[in-house]
Amino acid sequence: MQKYKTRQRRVLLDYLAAHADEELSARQIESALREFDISLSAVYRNLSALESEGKVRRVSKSGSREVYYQYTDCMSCKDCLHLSCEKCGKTYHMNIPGMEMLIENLASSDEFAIDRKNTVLYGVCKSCQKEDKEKVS
Amino acid sequence: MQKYKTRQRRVLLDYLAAHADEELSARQIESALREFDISLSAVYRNLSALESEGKVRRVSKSGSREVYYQYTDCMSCKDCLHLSCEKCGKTYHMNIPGMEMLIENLASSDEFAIDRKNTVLYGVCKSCQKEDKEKVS
DNA sequence: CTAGTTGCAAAGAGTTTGCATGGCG
DNA sequence: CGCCATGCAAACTCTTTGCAACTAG
Repeated sequence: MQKYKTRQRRVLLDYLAAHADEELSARQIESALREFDISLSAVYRNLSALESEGKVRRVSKSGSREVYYQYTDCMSCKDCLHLSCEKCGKTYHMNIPGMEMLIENLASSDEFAIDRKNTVLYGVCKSCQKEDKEKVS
Repeated sequence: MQKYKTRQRRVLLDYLAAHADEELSARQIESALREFDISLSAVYRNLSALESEGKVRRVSKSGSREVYYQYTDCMSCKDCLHLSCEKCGKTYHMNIPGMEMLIENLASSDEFAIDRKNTVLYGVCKSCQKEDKEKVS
């Protein structure tokens, strides 16, 4: 798989990597890349390939029929948990000292081996919390 | 919404509650409840209602076009994180002393307010790890 | 030149919706 | 008895697939 480096492949990967903090639908990607002439099917086919290579993560958002994709193969994403904001949709890296230990403990006690690549903690990020407070007041 | 207590509604809720440790597709639910005569559309409509009431969580599994639903309104699920096994699909409650503290810290430092209801940690559970090891040897 | 990829359009699958009927309160 | 919910089937939308044309190596 992925034997040739086609123009479409390159453009898609570049775009995904540049938007690794967002969850994107196939249609969104195709629109964003319209100037580069990539067909929807090429987008779908490449996303599927990337998913089975483990370079892309698939999620469904509540209230939408579409499936969203996110690039997770960047260096800084390796072995690190993610936080995803339910309001703005942005993804953040989780840099908490205790977390690593916790996961290690879970794993070493053989209880549960966390799959960091597919695990995302959902919630509301700092700046969106601020907005909410302003609205209320 | 949800003004009448219909037979279908009751059967569906009972079934969901009894399988709160699984992620189920609409079709699976309809099949399991075939003897009770519930139409697929009733399943879909009620699941949607339950989702917007926050009693049901929606997830997409990689490699499947279907959407899966899980009942999350049971008492023991409140305010507790979940672990979901990628092999067997079962959901476990996360009972780790350190975890609570960690989430509290995250919240109190205003960094990120975790949404426990929609957050699921993925990985491989104890018994599935054991199976894997046996296969290899 | 050969085999992997793309685009297009058609097929497929899951989900949603309109409308007449049925049932809860 | 009035209004909400159900069932059925048609409509929709997102995704996949077949096939001929194209292109990277």
